[in-house]
Amino acid sequence: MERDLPDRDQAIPDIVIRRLPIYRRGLRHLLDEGRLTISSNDLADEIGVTAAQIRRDLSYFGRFGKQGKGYDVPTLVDAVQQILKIDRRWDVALVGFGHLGQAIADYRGFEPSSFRISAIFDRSPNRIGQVSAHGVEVQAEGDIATLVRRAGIRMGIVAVPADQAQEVTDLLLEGGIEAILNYAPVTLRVPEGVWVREIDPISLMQSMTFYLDADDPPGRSGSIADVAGA
Amino acid sequence: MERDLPDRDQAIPDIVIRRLPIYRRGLRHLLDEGRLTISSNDLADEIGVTAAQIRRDLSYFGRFGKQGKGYDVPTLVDAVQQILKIDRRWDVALVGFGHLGQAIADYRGFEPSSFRISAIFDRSPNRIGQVSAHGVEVQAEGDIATLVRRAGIRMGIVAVPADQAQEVTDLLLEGGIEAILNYAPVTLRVPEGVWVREIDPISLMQSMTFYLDADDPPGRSGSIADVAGA
DNA sequence: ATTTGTGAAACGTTTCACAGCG
DNA sequence: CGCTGTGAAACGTTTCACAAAT
Repeated sequence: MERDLPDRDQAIPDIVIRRLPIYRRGLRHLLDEGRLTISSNDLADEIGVTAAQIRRDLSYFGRFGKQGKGYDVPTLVDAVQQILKIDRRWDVALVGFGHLGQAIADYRGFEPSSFRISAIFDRSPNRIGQVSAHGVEVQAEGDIATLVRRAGIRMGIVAVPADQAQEVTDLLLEGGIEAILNYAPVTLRVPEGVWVREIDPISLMQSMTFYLDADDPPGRSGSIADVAGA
Repeated sequence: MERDLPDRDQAIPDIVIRRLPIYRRGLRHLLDEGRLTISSNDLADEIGVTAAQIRRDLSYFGRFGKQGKGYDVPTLVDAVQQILKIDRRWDVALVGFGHLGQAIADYRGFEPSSFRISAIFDRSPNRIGQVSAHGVEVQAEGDIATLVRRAGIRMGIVAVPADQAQEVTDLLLEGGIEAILNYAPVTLRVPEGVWVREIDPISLMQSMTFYLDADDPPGRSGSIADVAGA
């Protein structure tokens, strides 16, 4: 086991790990187009990063390329999936079955991925007992810890209002959850060793308006700046 | 104008800009709790970053604190909002009115923010003419460029299937869009000067499974580690 | 002729640590 | 005294550039 891995004890930067899913995405797209082999340069074009970065990132995990040739696409896809451990199924617990939670539960993007929402929880009595589009019944929030532990679920999605997010997180943690995807706009407190990633569209949008010049809403009569020249 | 700003021509790192919305979030939470003043240390605790980072980040924009005292919360909130230009309203065009698009259109998180979805587009004839929960009528995808330009909309949200994402992006760009929030799992190609941020839950989840040990689904019979350990 | 994998350099970001101010 | 703002150091990440492989 663990053959060929460079420098066994060197920690792999999280930023590299975060890029691997993007590489996988690009590689699968290429596969769909029938591409069987690709150079770091062409892959870089596809994905929007530099070739050196791809080569460096992959070098943390082994040697996947052939000089003069590039990478074998199917092999590399498999390798990346193995590294990310998405070559198996992961059951996920969703907490919150409001507008957002329902959209997540129905999301068709999960099917082709390795994730499956296998438990749904909510606190509202009239949502408990409802069934998602994929046939999962909504259960009581109070049962999170017990049911998550019993089912061996290790990843959770928090999709409740901000003021309830920490509460349900604590329940998930009690159930032994090790990774959380957080849709609530608050910083969750979790113990060491538990992973949290955030999805916050508003924050992303706010970080873009910074770059938009104060006044040049492209008017119906063309850009004033263009006309004025300066 | 532009008084007090340190080193007028020093570029501000994007990573700093991305953190400002998180600072704002934390500060507003503190305000809601009636907190009127706060030190970088306490704010750091609230937000989950280091105090030095907060001080360094803010120093890019001016001097907002008082030695020995800390920051005035209302003043700092206002300052951050001004910096991000979210002290005004931004109209946003949403493309895609499927499950995801509808959830975004209905999302209650927009209301208290500075963003308003003021136009919605879809290509499906039976979705065109539908009206969102906030009363916005779905229009034909073919009209994106014209209508976006006419309304002076500068930010767009892409919520269509991956294989249509680049097409609708090109239409948005034709309409003069300068910033895009992309929910489709593809890397969008945009010209220099146009901003894109991605939301990709699957990629985030895949970047967490990497860290989960291959086998320790917490079994139904309690944690062996707990029993054996102490 | 191409393209990888990787030392070494360049560049970017965070943290330290403290002078100086309130 | 407490706390900010910030040089300087430490640390992390990306890019350069080329020897080696085919």
